[in-house]
Amino acid sequence: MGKIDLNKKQKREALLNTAFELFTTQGINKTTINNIVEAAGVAKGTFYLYFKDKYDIRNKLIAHKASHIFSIADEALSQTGLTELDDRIIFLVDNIIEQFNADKSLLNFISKNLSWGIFKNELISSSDNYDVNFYNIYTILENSPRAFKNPEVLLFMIVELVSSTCYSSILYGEPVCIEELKPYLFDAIRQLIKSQEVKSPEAN
Amino acid sequence: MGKIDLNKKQKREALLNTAFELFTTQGINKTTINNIVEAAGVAKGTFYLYFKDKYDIRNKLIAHKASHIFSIADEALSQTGLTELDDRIIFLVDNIIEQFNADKSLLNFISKNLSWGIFKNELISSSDNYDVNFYNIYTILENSPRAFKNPEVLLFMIVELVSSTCYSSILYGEPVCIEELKPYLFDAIRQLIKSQEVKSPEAN
Amino acid sequence: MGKIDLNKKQKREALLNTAFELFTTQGINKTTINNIVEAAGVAKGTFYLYFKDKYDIRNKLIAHKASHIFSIADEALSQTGLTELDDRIIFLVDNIIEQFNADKSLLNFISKNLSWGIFKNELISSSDNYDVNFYNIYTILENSPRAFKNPEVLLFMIVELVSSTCYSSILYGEPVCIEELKPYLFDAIRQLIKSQEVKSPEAN
Amino acid sequence: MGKIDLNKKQKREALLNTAFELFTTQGINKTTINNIVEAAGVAKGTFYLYFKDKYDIRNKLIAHKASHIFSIADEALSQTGLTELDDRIIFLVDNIIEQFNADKSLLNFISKNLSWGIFKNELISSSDNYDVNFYNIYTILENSPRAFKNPEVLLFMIVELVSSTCYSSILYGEPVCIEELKPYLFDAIRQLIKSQEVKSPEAN
DNA sequence: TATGAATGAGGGTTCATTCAT
DNA sequence: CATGAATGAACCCTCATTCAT
Repeated sequence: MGKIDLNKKQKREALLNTAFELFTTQGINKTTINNIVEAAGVAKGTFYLYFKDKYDIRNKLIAHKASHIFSIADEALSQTGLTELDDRIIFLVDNIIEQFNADKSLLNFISKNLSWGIFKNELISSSDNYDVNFYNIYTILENSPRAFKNPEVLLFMIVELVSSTCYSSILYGEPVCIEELKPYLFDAIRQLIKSQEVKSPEAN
Repeated sequence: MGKIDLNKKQKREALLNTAFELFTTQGINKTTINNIVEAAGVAKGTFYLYFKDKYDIRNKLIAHKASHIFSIADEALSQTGLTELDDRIIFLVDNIIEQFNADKSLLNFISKNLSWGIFKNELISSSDNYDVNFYNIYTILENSPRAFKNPEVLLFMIVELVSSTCYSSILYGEPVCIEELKPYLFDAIRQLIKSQEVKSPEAN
Repeated sequence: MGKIDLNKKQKREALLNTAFELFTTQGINKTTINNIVEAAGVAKGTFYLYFKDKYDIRNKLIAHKASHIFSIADEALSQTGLTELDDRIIFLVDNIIEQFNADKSLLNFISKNLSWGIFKNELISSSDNYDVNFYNIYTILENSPRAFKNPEVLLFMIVELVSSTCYSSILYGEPVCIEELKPYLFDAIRQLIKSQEVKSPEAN
Repeated sequence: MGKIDLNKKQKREALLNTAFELFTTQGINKTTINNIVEAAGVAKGTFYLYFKDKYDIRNKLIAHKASHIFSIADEALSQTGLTELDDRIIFLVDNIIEQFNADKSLLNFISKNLSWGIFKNELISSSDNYDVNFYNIYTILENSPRAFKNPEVLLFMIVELVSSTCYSSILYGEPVCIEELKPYLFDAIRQLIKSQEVKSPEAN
């Protein structure tokens, strides 16, 4: 039985890996289920045993990959002794930027398809055990002694600003390359944080 | 001859309008050229007299619609007596947000498909006379007595921050609805501007 | 499993037979894949499981039919006691002419499409087991005690002379009907053979 | 009026020349009427003022070109002092072979489409004034002091033998190149002629 | 559980032909 | 005579999905 279960897992993994490979190299629309099963070495019908359709496997991949990236950045952060909130967030952002910079097709795939909604749904409904719970990132804000008007909105704005500017900058060098963009971006993040900070009572 | 040219213009308009209607209601992938010509009341072959394929008409629509939106906001701005740079930019952003808020399918269509690159290309290569040259917006920054480290990057960051946060907020109410988001967003914009400001000599 | 394979073979056969029927009655250009699958009673996609396109099935048909015709003639020849080379070749030619005469659409189909090249390629690359290897015909020349300057060229000239004159004569009665043509043609063949004969030493 | 007629003739010529160019370079099936009128610089409707369809213009071209080739060979023959029938025919054949050898696309075009029937019909029904009446070639046989059982069949066999063997040899080098084929072919022609010769009374 | 042959609706595109100008 | 915009049937081919094995 363990053997069968192993085999099952392998088939599923093969499909996921192959689909990712094809999605990133030729795009989702141009990738057919035929392509996927052929490259994965399984029969066509088998695909439907594990996934509802192309978009189902896409969503699962996005959540999986995004989670993995956060996990790496998080792990790296814990190796540093950084304590200041600004520094910690900028460290995370920088780490993630570099991951995407090193694997542009991954950025292309995730950014084109990731939406706040898909991501949440998949993380929550998924039976996979993701490496890290993305929401741990909230704890970074919460554990800080500083207080913010609306932490979730702050986080949301940072995430959106970073992801959309980096998409253009890393993939197309527009309007400037990523290295040129970074200082402005990091400055902007610090200002965003400041703009939402609430002076705590004991600061008096 | 004028009659023929008029007829041609009407056919083209009919196709553009119909395509937009279908793209926004059922999405681009689900919209077929069959759907478009049927709804527009022209023959299938006629489509190919005016557009290369589905993506050609999409690109032309995006540039057309985006230009129109800027034009409206720009016009409204000129009716105000606003002189401060921050106020002027936030007025534009607010106006555009409200346009999208009033026509969510338009936001969906543009945001999913607009990229810095497509937009530039279509505006430049197009033979259409757009209502307003988008690059006029640069003049708002340039005409201000204040100076910035990198005006294009500043503009880019504002545009990306606004468009990506509003996309999620207006369409899905995530993480908060647009009315709730606005104050944070406008604050953030002011901080972004300040973060890039270069103190001019006479300020001493 | 044998059941599935049998079914596959039947589908393929049905497509081949139907295509031949349509090609010969209405011509290749006028025959659409739609026509073929409809008449064969299979789905359109099924066609593409077995053949690349219309020209693929055509080539396979030509080789198949041509091979079949040779096979019949060859078999008939072996039933005779003919030993003289001239007589043997003319017997083959006559038998083939009569086959074509009895099935004019077959002649039309093959002659319009057969070329030395296609025929060779298909016979060689095909996985089908043809009834007879066409090149056996060379052995008729080689096994003869008589010697020729260039047996392949001789064979080639005979084949081309026969096929092109018979095409016109059988199908259009031009310039004379086949029965009238035959004596001249057979005479001509004997002369062709004689014109290439090399007197062997022992003939002295 | 003369001017208009001239203009008409020019349009027709332009269409014929362009069609020939396209037919020989990309084949008849792949050539569209659009291609033809575009390259000829006339409107689409104009095509239908001069020709019924693609096959109409093809037939007219074939007769035109074939006639031209015969005319050149005939003219060259008259420059020689050849008197023997065999020599005269072989001279013609050789000349024509060389013309085709020098313009292989012409050979491809004519051989693929020429049939005894089309040729006859077009020559007879055409309003064009062809350079030479193809049937003059009969006079070569008739003017010879030698007598043949069936001159038309003899001519027919020679023509078919030459055209079909040369098609394969010149275009594909199969089974041998044209230079290698020639001696065998010329020998064969002489034998064909001999095989039909009727000894004239005075030969007794 | 796994297969893969079969399906067939529907995709985008072409192009001969017409006809109002 | 000449035009060329418009037509729309028909083309080939793809591919997500099913289901008997």
